[in-house]
Amino acid sequence: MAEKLTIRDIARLAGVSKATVSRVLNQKPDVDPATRERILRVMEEQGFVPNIAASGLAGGRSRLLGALIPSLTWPLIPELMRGVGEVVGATPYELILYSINDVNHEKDRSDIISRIVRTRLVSGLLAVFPGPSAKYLAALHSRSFPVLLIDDQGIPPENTPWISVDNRVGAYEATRHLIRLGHRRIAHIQGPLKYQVSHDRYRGYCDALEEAGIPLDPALVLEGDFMPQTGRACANAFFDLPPERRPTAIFAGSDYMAYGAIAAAEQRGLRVPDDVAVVGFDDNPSSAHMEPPLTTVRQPFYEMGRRAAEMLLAFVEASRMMHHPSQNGQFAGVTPSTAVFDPPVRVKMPTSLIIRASCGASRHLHSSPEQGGGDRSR
Amino acid sequence: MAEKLTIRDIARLAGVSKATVSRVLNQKPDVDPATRERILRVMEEQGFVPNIAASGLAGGRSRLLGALIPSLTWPLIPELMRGVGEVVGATPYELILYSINDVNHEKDRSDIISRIVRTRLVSGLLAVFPGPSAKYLAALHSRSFPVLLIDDQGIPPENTPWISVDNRVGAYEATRHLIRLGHRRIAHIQGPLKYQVSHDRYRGYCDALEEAGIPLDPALVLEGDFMPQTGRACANAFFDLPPERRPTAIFAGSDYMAYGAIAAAEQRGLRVPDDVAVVGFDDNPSSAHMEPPLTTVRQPFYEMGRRAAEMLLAFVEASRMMHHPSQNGQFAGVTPSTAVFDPPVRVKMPTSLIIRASCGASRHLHSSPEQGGGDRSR
DNA sequence: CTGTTAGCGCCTTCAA
DNA sequence: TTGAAGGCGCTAACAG
Repeated sequence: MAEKLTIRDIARLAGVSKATVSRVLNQKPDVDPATRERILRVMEEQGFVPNIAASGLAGGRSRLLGALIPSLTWPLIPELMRGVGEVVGATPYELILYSINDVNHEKDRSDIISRIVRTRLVSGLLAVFPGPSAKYLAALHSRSFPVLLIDDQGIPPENTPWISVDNRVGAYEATRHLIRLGHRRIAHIQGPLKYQVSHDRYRGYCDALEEAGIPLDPALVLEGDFMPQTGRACANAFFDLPPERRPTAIFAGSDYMAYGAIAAAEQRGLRVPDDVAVVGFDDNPSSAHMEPPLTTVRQPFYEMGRRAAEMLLAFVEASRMMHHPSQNGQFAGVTPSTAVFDPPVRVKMPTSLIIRASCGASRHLHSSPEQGGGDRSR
Repeated sequence: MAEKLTIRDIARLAGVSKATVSRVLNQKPDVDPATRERILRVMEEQGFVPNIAASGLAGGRSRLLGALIPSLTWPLIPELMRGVGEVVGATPYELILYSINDVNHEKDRSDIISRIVRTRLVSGLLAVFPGPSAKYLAALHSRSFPVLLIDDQGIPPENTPWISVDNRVGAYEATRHLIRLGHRRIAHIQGPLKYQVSHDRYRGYCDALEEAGIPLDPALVLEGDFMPQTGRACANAFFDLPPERRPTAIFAGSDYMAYGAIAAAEQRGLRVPDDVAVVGFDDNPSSAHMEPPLTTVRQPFYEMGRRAAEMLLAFVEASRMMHHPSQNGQFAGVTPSTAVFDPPVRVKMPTSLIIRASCGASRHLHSSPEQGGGDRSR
């Protein structure tokens, strides 16, 4: 079952040279159909699987993709990786996980990145929330190493291909929903202001208020850190305001902070959503199971993962073809489109408002029909 | 920065042969200390990183470890992988993720496994909850391919190295805790009976009852499927019992089912923990943030991940040495211990009871302190 | 269309 | 203790 089978064996059994076997392996077009058929049959019979390391070495490229991710314990990363894994799993590529560990997002990962590149193990790199490392990745990209960023820090340099979420529109829709429900005093708990997302969501919040002619009350905007504790603290600060200035609704910049806000409300005997409506941002898996279930802005992480993997694969294949124009082999699932090549390649994914009980209205259905921007490829 | 640097370059710069550089790289003892020093310095200066694919090819082994995991979206898998990643990250090994996708745990993964092995990419395999695939992995192990199972399905065949959790004791302690709080009518929501864990936890529950001389009431034991919905359904069934038979406490076989039970209680106006105490099993990250925070049996997944990675690494290194007894090189973090070699190599990790509010007693302390879940939301 | 010939970068005998 | 030479399994020119 695990006998050591090489191309040489297949070649012998099929009565051809190793080179020919290699050709069919790599989907080269110039092989006699009958011969190809025979070789494929032998490979099938013998259960031959090529040595991916050897082929990478010889070909000067590998069929490994690297994923640089901050931490699997951030609630949405697994969702994202599920999307990535599904796409990659349908191709002959494999996925390598890098630096699953560091808690500290600020840490400069240039050392890891340069190590990855030098090791020449992977032929493309997917970086999730690279933070300060983005500049190194951009440098890689400018040296035409395939890189794809999933980012929330604003425009990465060097036209690096990049996928993000339309936070501003998402926040706008969430706030607008609350306004439509009749709320006029809507508080916002921001994420840390060092993250671009926090500003984007804040701007979306402002957009909706402005559209409705509601003046912005600075007392109703506080900065949290995405975690439940600060959500609780900020909510308490809101509840401590004099009655006429107190918010009737809270839009939290993350689901976790919304959890904290709900806890704070319950502790004071305020009922959600009757006394105060709460909306989050993220749609963590557990948010549907809260009591009450949390209305929130869903980030399409699974879809982002799929999209990211597809794009990266396209880049890798395209860069293969640039080095070896002869081979136009394509395999199932990877169709290198030339379109994705015109930089800048940027995708902004639309969020969707998930309406549950915590906002006090399951009646206004429908979320974001409008798509995020029109500068897409494909 | 990413110039193509090979052993040849280092050799030239250090004024030695490629062979010598290679010896230094592989920590061979028979190199002149001064020479070794010089070579190391050059490598450092140049930022040399060996090509892992080539060395795998030439050496007949690789420095890649495979991880076969069911789904990253199961709440505890990321925790586990964090442990694995930390250990592997501290070594020259890299981690490859396989089959992140399939939802269907029943699916036979022999195809994937055999593909992994034949591809010869990885030199060891870590399988998380392999289910029916365990027998293929055991076959691999018996052919002396390093394999490590993290399992909950009972004894795997062939003495395959294996890590699991002591579910019976965990369940026993949870139930005993409820008994000590004065409960006599304690219900249990089982996991699916097709899983061994469900039986183990049930037995632990029975152990505690028996120890306390409380007769088992079959009406207080129902089978769920680990998810919140069945937790809710089972709890409702309990609450529908005549008052004198109704439970005052519920021990759920998973946190998710406990969530459902709490929701069911609240829906009926029963207060947790005052009217009914609830204890879960798992300690999902979100369980600390529930209202009320959930008392639960923590499974030490992070630690299991670390332990698993360490053991697998030890096996891989040991099997290297069996094939190449000459090289006794060890690198930082991997110390092949001969002890781990006597089969059967099995580790049963202890659980710990995390006491929060949902059981109605934060006074009986000990076990681990409250943990806020160190994750972030973006 | 197919076989032959060189390596890819590294490891490992075998001599020296 | 070190160098030279051969080869890991596969790919990529080049002929034919």
